[in-house]
Amino acid sequence: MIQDFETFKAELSLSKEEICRELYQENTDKIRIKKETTATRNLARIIDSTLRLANSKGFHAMTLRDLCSDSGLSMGGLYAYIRNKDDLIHLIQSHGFKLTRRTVLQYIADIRDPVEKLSQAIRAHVFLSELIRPWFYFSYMEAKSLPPVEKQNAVATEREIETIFCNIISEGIEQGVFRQINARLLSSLIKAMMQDWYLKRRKYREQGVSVEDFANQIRDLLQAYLLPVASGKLAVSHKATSSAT
Amino acid sequence: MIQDFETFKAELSLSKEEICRELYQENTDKIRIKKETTATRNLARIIDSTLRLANSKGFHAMTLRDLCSDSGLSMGGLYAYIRNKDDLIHLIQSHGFKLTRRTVLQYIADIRDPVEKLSQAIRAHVFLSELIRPWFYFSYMEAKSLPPVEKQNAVATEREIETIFCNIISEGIEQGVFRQINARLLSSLIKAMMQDWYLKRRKYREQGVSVEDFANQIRDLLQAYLLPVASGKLAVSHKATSSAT
DNA sequence: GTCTATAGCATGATAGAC
DNA sequence: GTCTATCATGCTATAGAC
Repeated sequence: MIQDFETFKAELSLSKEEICRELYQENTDKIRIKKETTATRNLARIIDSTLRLANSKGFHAMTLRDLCSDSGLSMGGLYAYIRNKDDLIHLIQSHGFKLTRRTVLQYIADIRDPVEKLSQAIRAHVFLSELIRPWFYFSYMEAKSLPPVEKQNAVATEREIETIFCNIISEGIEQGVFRQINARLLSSLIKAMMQDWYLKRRKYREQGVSVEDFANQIRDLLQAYLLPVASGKLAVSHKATSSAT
Repeated sequence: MIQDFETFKAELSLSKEEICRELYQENTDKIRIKKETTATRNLARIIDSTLRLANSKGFHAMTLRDLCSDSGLSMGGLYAYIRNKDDLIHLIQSHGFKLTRRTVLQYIADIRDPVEKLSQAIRAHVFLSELIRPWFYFSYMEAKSLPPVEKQNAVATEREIETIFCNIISEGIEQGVFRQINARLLSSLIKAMMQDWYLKRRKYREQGVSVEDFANQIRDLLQAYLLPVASGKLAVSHKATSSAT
């Protein structure tokens, strides 16, 4: 059960080092370095630089020389960690997907009420995307650069995330808590809105919108639409947290 | 006043040739070719190929050799139309922005009712993005590749589009037609949803969602949220066109 | 107005010293 | 385990024939 963003962050405790250690262990076959501590440290630098450079100028526009001078490694050194440039994409994407699915499912596991379940799923997704935003941004923008097999996998995973939301809504409809609407289409729109948080975060920052405001806004919008006329609308009104500009 | 998509398409009558002719006239200083008919014809081929290649593999991953063999021109021939590779980005982006603003403003010009005005603005934007989808997709994905000055311009234009929606909502609030909510934040979410149509159109196609279904779904979602409890919800219900899955 | 041929250069990748 | 030096490739861009 997620309270606020800071609690979520503390609970999950996802340090860069921690992520990269997991990442190393999943890729020991591709990485030539045997000592875990040095491998993790350098991997963290490589990925950090890749995300910064690729997210600002695009992955293809980033040269490996750029990457080396930013991360502090030499060309030779870098190639102890990757087989070729495209390996970098896979390295970053694969882990993000697993983490997202795991996190969202974990936070909605033992919630029954559809209204609350939907709200929690949104919070889990939006909060996680805030926590490792460069990862999300990169995965989204460089999906087209993936080799065909992995691209298919990426599309499938994305659909899976969307299905989680679709199921929550469908259950709500079956239970008579939500109105009868197109659950699949609405899930797609939910995903589109959530994505905007990591694709255009600067904009929201300038508007003074916090990550919690953002999640709440999506929740309120959905509840107004999903809950039936009589009971719903009133229940929403006193819960709504957004204010007029 | 927009009826259905087909009528919209016919009214606007935006052929590729037509767009490229306008584009030629706006860039006579950069293009070395003097005869309008040949220039327009070749420009159409160049842009067509650029959009296809860049949208599938990314602009930087596309080489000018790719572009030449796809468009049928030679390297030398191509350089009569552009100064360098980056010129292509500008060429494509600049025109799309103008077209979007012009179209949306045109279709909401003489509508008073905020509910209807919002609905029409959404339709105009979504329908236009359907009509010249490759343009929209390209502009979105390659925005980061723009030189700083033009990048700033792109961000400003996008904000302008969003402001159109913000103003419609604000007016609705002032008139007491809409509830008091954060108009700016909601506009951003509207934009996020509309964007998804051209970023992930394949997905919607697979779901069997038409461009009209899509625009209607956004409209219904917004009306449920914006209209006040008593009168609003009922008015929406009989208008809603979406169905359960 | 369009082509072929080529200059000039930066890139991804590797070999081998330390 | 990391570095420097170097290779081969393929890129953007141009010069000059037709």
